[in-house]
Amino acid sequence: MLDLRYVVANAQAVAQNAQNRNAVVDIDGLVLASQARSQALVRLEETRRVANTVAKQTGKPTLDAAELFAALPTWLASDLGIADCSVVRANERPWLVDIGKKLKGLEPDLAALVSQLEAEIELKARQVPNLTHPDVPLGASDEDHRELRQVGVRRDFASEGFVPLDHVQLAEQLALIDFEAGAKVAGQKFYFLQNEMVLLDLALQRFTIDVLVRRGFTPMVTPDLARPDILEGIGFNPRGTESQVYTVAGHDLCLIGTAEITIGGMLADTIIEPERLPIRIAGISHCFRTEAGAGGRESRGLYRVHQFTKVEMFIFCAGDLAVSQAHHAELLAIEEELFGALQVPYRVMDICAGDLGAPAYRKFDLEAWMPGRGAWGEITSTSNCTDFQARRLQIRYRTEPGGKPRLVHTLNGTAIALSRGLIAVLENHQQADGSIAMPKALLPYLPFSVIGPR
RNA sequence: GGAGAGGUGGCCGAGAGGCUGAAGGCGGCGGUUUGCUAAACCGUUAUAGACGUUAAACUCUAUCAGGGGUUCGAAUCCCCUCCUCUCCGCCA
Repeated sequence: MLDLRYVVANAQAVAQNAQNRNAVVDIDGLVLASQARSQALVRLEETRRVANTVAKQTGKPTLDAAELFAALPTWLASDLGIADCSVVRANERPWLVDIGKKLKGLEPDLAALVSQLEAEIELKARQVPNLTHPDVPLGASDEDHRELRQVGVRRDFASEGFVPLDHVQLAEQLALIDFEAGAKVAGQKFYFLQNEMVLLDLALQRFTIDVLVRRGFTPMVTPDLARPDILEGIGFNPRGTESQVYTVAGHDLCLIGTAEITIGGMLADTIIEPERLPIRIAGISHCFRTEAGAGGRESRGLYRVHQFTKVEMFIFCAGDLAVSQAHHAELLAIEEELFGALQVPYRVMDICAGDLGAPAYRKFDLEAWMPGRGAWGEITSTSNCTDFQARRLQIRYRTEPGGKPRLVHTLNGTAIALSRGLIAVLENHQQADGSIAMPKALLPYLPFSVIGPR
């Protein structure tokens, strides 16, 4: 969520930014509602103030008639039928109780108006996406991402004398994944990992966690479920047909789509002591995605599944662009380090404005070369969300003891997703005989150096 | 899942219809004293919002888990929800 005051003061720019980002917003309506709310709120507060004064006066009279009359705004005095000071009975209990009752009668309508306007503001404000880094390329499709660099060498399978298989074929040959059993027990796009694949999965997690702990991240295993308001704070939409998240029937809970949700939510409504910043967390969780409307292309095998395990990096840092951008660069560097160590060729993409989603100020994806389909495929994503998530979740810190709390910046990044990361390793390390050589970096975590051939 | 006990400021902990944004203590901050440290003493110390201002101050509204109710007036009385703890059950 953006700061409402900022939106009102910069309506034009915010509307333009939303348009660049492919977001449908009603900034004019937001500004109008915000002004109407201010007006209504002033009336409500004046009414309450007078009601409080009268209630106190009823218990223990301290004001004379003139003072009491002076406390009345003129619009309220006429509503109450008090034309002038002479009708005020500052020491008569029944009169005061009567006025108190009348005031009480006025409040519900005023309060209803305010909360109606607030609901409208909330609804409209929620649709407004974060601001955008000036270097982010414009555009709305995958073609509009800017390729920053390619790293690693794509193997020349022709000169090695064989045609590479995709991970589904490899897994089939080597009995590493059982998609049929997954479909039987849970439906399409569920699967069982089996045999060496399980150890590879765990090895990748351990390897990743070791790298992150060395980098100063605190390892965590998070809940796999979270409350809807936490999802919303992070920027997910738990309801509606296009929702990417599962909700649990009979409980006010959702299956998380990423540990970003639980880790970000962990510090909701918290004021963090400044010496604790930055807080860097490496969270392991399962991720659940309905993949609503994602049929067809690019969904073969493990590429687009309803459940996978992920090691997620998350950072809470000082609410300062220079600081969060430095962390963002590091998250990207870590992702590159990991896939470099796994000997997977990749390219780095600067994601275009129309594809950023609501919370990200800037987003970099790593796309791995996937020989099985002869194409690049997204394997990680790291976003700087600046204060967008922190504002809704109220995650703050103090710059100095006793100082005013400020919103933190939050960042997240995939360290490794044990779906697409597995694809990248299998397909890039396959050998002519159908076996798969394990990357050197994983050997300390594995009781074998090659899977197959069988 | 069953039974009980609770949820008050950064923390501990009083408070039992109006004088309570909330005693007292701890912690924090500022100061006095002091060779230094400590101690002692004095002062100060919540969040959000409105108004206003160059900015502030002042003032006002809301907040004692959350929501609703009773009342002129609720931390205090009533109802609902959530959460925590203890015991039992079940289970990894």
